[in-house]
Amino acid sequence: MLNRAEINHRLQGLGINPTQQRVSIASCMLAQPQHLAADQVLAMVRAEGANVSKATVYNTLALFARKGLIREVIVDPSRVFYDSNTDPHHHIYNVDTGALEDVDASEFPVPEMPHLPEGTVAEGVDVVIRVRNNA
Amino acid sequence: MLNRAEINHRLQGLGINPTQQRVSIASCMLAQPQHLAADQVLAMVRAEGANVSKATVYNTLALFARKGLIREVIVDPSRVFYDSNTDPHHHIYNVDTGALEDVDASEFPVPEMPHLPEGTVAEGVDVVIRVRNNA
DNA sequence: CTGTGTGCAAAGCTTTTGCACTACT
DNA sequence: AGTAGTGCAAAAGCTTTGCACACAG
Repeated sequence: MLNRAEINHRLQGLGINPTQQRVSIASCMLAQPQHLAADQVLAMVRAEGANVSKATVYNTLALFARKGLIREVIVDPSRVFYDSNTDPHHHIYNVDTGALEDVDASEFPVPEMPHLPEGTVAEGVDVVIRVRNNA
Repeated sequence: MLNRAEINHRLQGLGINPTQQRVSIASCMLAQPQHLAADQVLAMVRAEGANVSKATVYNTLALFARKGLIREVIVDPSRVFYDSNTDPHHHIYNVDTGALEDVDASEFPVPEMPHLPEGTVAEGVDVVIRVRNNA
């Protein structure tokens, strides 16, 4: 768990008002490199004793992602994961277990961007390697 | 719209019992290369006059994907798209408009598979290029 | 006192589940 | 009759919305 002052500073640097709820949520997310779904974050925050609603966790995680503090990972149709690692990298997703792992971008360099549709700009490239257990 | 006999044959070839509902759904999905969410398929099938429930559309599309008739595309956290093109290819997703476009694999070749976790086998690699409108 | 920003209960979606029904054996 | 497979209403679960409240100007 990071200390409050550090988190405050980091949130403010991104133009995020560091309210109690946001600091609690950020402190859980950034404690270590990890992939968490909203309800896992809710459980962690509550375990810390903070009083936060489900809706606030969802809204706050979306806010953090928009501001670039964390990264949204879309691999599972049923829930969104948030990744505390914002460096460019890819993911290995085990469809059997739900386990999500990072792959460094250098291990799997993506080629140059293809031609994009008129009037659009690239926001990012997500690479997901789907694996299953070798039963 | 493809003719019934052809669809029947194709479903049977994949070990899918060609019931009335399944043929209707397949016929909409395979009519042309496209990306459809479940409720779009429901609307199309109903427009054709077929009597199919929402649940059946969901279950049937999942079945088709499992059998390899169509491909699941996970790009939007809020809903799953199904792609009638099962050849290896990637996607460009416009986060502003929701538009989904194909990119041929040859235009964007992915490098060799990195080291996978013990006991797992690759099932596929999904590449999604996220773009937004150049406001 | 007014306006902007925040948090959350309730509503809204998509998707899944469990059961009734069908169609074969 | 028994059994495997199919379709769907209802339930479940994640996420968004709309509103009450807090806080700054």
